[in-house]
Amino acid sequence: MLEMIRTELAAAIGTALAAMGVEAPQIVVDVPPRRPLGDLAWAGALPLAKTLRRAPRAIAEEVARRLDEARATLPAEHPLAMLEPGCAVEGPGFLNFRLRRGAALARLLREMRESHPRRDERGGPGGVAEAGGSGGGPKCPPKVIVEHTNINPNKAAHIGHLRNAVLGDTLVRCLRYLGHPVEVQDYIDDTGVQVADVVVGFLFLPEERLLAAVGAAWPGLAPAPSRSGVLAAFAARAAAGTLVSDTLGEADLDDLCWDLYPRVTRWYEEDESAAARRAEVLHAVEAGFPSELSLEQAIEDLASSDHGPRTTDHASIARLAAAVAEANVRCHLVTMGRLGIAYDVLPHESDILHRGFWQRAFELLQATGAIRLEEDGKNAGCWVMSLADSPEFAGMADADKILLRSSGTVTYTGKDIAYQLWKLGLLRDAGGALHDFGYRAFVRFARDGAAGPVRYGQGARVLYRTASDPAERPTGVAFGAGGRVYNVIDVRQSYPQKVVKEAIRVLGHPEAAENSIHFAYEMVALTPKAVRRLEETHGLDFGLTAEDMAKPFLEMSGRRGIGVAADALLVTLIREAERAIADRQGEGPALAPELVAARARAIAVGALRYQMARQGRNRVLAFDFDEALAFEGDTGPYLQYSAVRAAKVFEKLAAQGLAGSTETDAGAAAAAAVSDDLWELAFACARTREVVGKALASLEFSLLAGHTRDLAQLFHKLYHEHSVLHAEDEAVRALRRGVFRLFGETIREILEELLGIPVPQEM
RNA sequence: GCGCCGAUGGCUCAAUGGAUAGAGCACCUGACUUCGGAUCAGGCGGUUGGGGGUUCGAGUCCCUCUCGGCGCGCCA
Repeated sequence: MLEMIRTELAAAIGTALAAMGVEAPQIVVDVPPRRPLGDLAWAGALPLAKTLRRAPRAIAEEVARRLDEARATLPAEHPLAMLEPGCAVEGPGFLNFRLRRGAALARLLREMRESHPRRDERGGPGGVAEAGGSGGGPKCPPKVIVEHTNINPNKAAHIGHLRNAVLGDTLVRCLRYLGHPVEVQDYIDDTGVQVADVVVGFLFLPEERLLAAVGAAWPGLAPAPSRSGVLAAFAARAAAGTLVSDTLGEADLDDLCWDLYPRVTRWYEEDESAAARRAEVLHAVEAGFPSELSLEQAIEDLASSDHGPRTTDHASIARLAAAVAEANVRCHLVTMGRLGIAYDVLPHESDILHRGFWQRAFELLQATGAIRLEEDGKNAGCWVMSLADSPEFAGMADADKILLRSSGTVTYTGKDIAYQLWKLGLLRDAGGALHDFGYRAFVRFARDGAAGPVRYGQGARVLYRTASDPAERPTGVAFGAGGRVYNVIDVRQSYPQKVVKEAIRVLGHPEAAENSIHFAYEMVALTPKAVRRLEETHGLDFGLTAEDMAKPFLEMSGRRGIGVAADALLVTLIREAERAIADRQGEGPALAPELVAARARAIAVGALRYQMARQGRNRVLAFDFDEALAFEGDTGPYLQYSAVRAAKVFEKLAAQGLAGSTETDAGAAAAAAVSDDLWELAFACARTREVVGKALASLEFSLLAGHTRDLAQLFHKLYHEHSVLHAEDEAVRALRRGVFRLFGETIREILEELLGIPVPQEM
């Protein structure tokens, strides 16, 4: 409603200005900072003062006069009839308008009713993109691809990954809210050194070190723990599906790897011969394995050759690496699923390699002359892309980026260019056909409600993964070829992301380059206090210097094992939430444990997601336990509590037969004089779409978070001052109830659909 | 060296170039025989890092300086 009025008002101001002989470039109707000033405002008279050589107030007054005349003839159903007649010129020349509160509130309530039942799961059925998003009706906007999470599948997710996934997921939710079809991709780097390092750990790390890492996660390996025993256990667990656990707090493979990985990197530092193992495994992983090679077979091969550092079968190593990566991916899915974060497709780097994406991209780059083979100099023998002509890269000492090494292998950036081309639908074979992956179902999943946890294993929706054989393609499945692509990656990757964008541009796709958006955000680090707490609770010593500990924050490091694992944080949050619930429970019968657990989970997710959303994206998030565990003040639970309270009011009303209906409230509102405080909340609710639009335009979800907190604050205040149940009379009750109804629906929609924060029944 | 980002009350953070810079935490004083106190009311606390400039208007844009962080690989 609000958007339509603003559009019409801007048009009317434009008409008035035109009649005054003024061609205003762009008319912006905004909202005054404080409601007493009005609901809508036009500040355009101020900049016009100079060109017109008239006082800004005089300009505003003339516009006001002409507007009044024009509006006098409008039909009653015109959007501008929703404004109070007349307008005020205030301050240096602001033109302020007021809405007819009662009528506007009635309209908001009726629109709210029309939009129900809620559109659930906008953005394609079951994760299957529909015909590249180009089908559908004429007004169907092009498909947007959002890539986020992208965790190396070699260890558990940490809080840095949480920031990525929460920002990415919030982006997805906001896009869908505004009607964009969205495809969510989680890129899996299953062939990189990080996976190789963990595999080195299983195969070549000195046995006692391996056993030390495995012991914590997999107790009961005895009686005679050994490397081959570990491998056998891995195979057994893979077969039984117990490398991954749905139970929060149970040690998964990713937790085992979290411990194993730093031991491997330490071994590299201590033992020079380890480097050869690393290279060998990496090479094996990149080469892949025949599809008929089973994990059992591979592990049997590997275990039988377990006599110290000896070269084993490369295909078997690759097969093990694939299993390690896959299990880690499944762990990550479960972790993110707990926060209500789901995906449509998992593009795998191994498939990019084996499907020849780089080969095709290389041909395209050569054909357009975007890259050249360096004959001599320090980059001799490499294919490089010159960045010298691009203003983005002006002033760089070395403006050439190597895409193909002299060894003939492709760099990370090279692969990324190929992948980005595919995402944009620009990776095409000579004949013009899309150069595409194959696909196969990875796992089924379901979720309850917009913010409920994502449960894997069964359900109506299917998460797909890529395959290297393009013939492998379930019917109706198509991914990639987006009209716009957001890559959610932390700011440290800005340089390669710019190179990718530049490559798209020089390949002759300037619009596509503009639609390749790097959603950059600052890293998550740890406060020294948080690091100390980690050392204490885990009995570790990260070996940090006094100088390190004096810094404002410390970078996490998977290699050194410094970090807060996502699941561990969630466990702590849930425990704290349970304690808070118990504290507030007072006397009376104890709650059922499942009930407490469900509420605590919702509160934990709310606290976590809100903390990630409320902070501006280009500010380092220095993680602190006390801050993360706060449930009062500017926190997720504060917002959840407002939604729970609003729902409670309606429960009580219903119990006394006073619930009314949207229609009775709308009718009452239309006839009522709406007080300032009630109006302030109603008007704020009406601004939600505008705020989502701004958040999306600036990629700043702090705007949405702030808006939500404003709503909750206004509500809590009203809640204290104006009882609905004990209202003086029915008219007053209906009006308050109408505003609370609007708030209740709005806050629930924002929390569950946009911020992914579940609203519990009770807290 | 070049580039990007940050600096806002004691602390953590907000604020499409607009009107009186907002929250929370901490501290102090208050509020339930009425819809749940994870709440609310009030108080304390600011020359928005320094200096120039543009503008009718600057926390926001430009220049410069200081401090802090991060990038600038034939790593991924």
